[in-house]
Parts: sequence; C-alpha cells; structure tokens
Amino acid sequence: MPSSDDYDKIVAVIRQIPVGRVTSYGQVAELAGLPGRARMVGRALRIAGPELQLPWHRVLRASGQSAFPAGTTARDKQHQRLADEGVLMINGRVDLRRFRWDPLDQLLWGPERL
DNA sequence: TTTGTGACCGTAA
DNA sequence: ATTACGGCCACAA
Repeated sequence: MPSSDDYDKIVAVIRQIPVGRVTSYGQVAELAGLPGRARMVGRALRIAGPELQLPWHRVLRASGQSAFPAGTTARDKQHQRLADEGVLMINGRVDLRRFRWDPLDQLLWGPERL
C-alpha cells in the first residue's frame, strides 16, 4: 500500500530537479527511498496533475526519451519545455550523460539554478 | 478473486 | 541497435 508519505517523498524529490537538468523515473524513486518502484513515480505524477505545478517535464525514461507516445501533445509540450531550458534532444532522446541531474552537484556548487 | 494495464527498469540475447 | 523477460505494484474492471 502506497502511503501518502511515499507520494510526498516523490513529489519532494521532483521539486528539486534543477532547471536545465533531467532525471529518470527510477532515479526519482531511488532518491525518494523507494528503489525499484519507478512505476509508482509515474502514478504519483499522473495523480498530482497540473495542480501542484511540478517540473514533470524533467522526468524522462531511463533511455532519455519521453514516456509519452509520439504524436501526443504531452510529448510535444515536454520537448518544448526542455528545449526552453536548454536541454538538447537528439532524435527525441536526451543525452543523460550530459543532462542527468546529480543531487551532489547542488551540494558542491551551491543552490544556483541553471 | 483474477486479470490486464501502465508517465518504468535492468539484464540478457 | 532491437526484442524479450521478469520485477515492480496500485488500480480498475
């Protein structure tokens, strides 16, 4: 049973993703203390909806691709918003080696947002 | 109660 | 590069 506490932790993690960086459902789950439960992150995001104004577009599949099907407005919006933040996509795929969010960066570099 | 379905993922072939 | 498979597990039918 997914305690609302779990969802709160997930939301808290997503709120920390800096502008211009991305992460994966799996990584969010791990950082939230819920290893192996990537699907739950997707659920949480779906339930949260636009009300909470989360940076949902910064959460991608582990492959660097959008989780939304090609041709959907959600996917287009996600790509657009990432582009606006300077996240490059090559063939609909973000190079995670370059744009993956590393929580340690913030601790070492300070709270400056890209 | 069982089954199918996801904003998913890692491994292996 | 792709496909397949097993894990994951709340939710709805």
